[in-house]
Amino acid sequence: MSREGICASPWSRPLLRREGRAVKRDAVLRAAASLFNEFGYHATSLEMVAERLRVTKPTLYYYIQSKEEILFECVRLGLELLRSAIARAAASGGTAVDKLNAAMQEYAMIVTRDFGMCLIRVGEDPLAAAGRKKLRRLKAEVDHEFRALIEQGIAEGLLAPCDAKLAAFTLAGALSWIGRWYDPRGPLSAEAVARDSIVLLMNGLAPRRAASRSRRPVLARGAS
Amino acid sequence: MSREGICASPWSRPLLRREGRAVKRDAVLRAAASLFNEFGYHATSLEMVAERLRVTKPTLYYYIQSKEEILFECVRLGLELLRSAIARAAASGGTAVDKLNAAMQEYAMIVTRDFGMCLIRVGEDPLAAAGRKKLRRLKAEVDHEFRALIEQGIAEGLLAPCDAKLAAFTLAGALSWIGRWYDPRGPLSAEAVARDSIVLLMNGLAPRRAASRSRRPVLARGAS
DNA sequence: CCGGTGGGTTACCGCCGGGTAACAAAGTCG
DNA sequence: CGACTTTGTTACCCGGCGGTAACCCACCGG
Repeated sequence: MSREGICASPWSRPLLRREGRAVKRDAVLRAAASLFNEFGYHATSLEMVAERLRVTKPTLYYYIQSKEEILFECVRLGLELLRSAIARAAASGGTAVDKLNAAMQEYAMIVTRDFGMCLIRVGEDPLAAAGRKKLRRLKAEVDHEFRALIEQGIAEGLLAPCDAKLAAFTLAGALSWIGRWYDPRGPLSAEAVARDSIVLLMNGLAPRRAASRSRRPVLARGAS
Repeated sequence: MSREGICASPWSRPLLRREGRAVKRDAVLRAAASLFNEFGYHATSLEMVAERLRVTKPTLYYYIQSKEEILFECVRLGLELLRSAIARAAASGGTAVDKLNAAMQEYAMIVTRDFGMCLIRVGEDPLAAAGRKKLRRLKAEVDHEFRALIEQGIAEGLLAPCDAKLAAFTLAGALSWIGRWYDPRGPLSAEAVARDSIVLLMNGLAPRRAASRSRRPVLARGAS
């Protein structure tokens, strides 16, 4: 499981051609995802993808059927990463809050890498109705598993009672947004960003009374 | 200030042509923003924009210079809305927390409407370097004003001390994300979504001790 | 009545990008 | 060594879209 994004094309070594289709296909998807993330789906031409892999355009069609299929697979892989990460967290030991913390950490990390970032930055919107529908189903599954963790935490009394659906949207939104601005080449580590964001989301912006004694929690009902 | 999105084209009434260029230009921008939000920038053709306004494509060029200019203006307007909303909140009376609450509420509302949503869903990425740079500057200004409110709140002791920069990113991210999934035609009102999200962000997911007595705040340091 | 101007139309161009056809080289196997 | 399969290449097609040229017509002032 070497870091994504390094992306040395399997074609770069001119000979040594026994790498199996799967590896090359994966390289096509990863290169495309990276370019989609940088330029957007429609602004990325297949020739750009081919160029990055030091190959010509028709070669890509030996591994994929169409540009749409590329995006579909990228988003599907991103969702699959999220789904398995959440499932793994849910299956791990500890309280619901521990599980939720682990899931959020994983979530944030995934959206900073190729496929997860593609899921966030591009999404399924450019696809035709059929593929869009399948991916939305997957998305809904991910959302439900995430929501289930929250509900479990509330049931255990470890989380504040609230609308779990909206809470899941808000938390996932805050974490997803990391994928919009995070630059892996920047100074901040994804781990640290994830960790600090999660602390904020868990504890809120208003101060805890643990130390300060007398402030009441901010209610925010009177906004307007 | 009639609701955006209703979008009756100034051309729809075949006669009565004394509406001034500004109104029509604004209609072009708003129609384009709405389509960009639905289909994405590159997947939206100027003919689609023209069609929605019951006009032909070259007519658009009477009001705008290029497709790029349309997107630039849409994003700029979205940012301008955010900037003025935050500035207005900051200038209002009350504590820093009151101001922050007001600013967040406005923020969430704006990203559910045409220009604000365009800012979130499309952004400045498709533009050439020059325009992108200007918009990034504006974005940075908005971010700084938002961050200033947080720092002020911390200084007043009404907010928990934390890294204001990351907190601003996280809060703005959670609110921005609303613009990604919110559907104005759906059952939820934007106000309610905004209000509930803000309560969650302010108070956190972990329960406040006000009622429950003995739980310590979730620390989340031990994730993984 | 008439010419100019604002606001709009039809017809078109050129380019770019997704996708294909036909071929070439190289590895594999009898 | 030769035939077949795998893998990539060059050359091309074609449809769509951003953008433009040229024309049209309603209105308005004189």
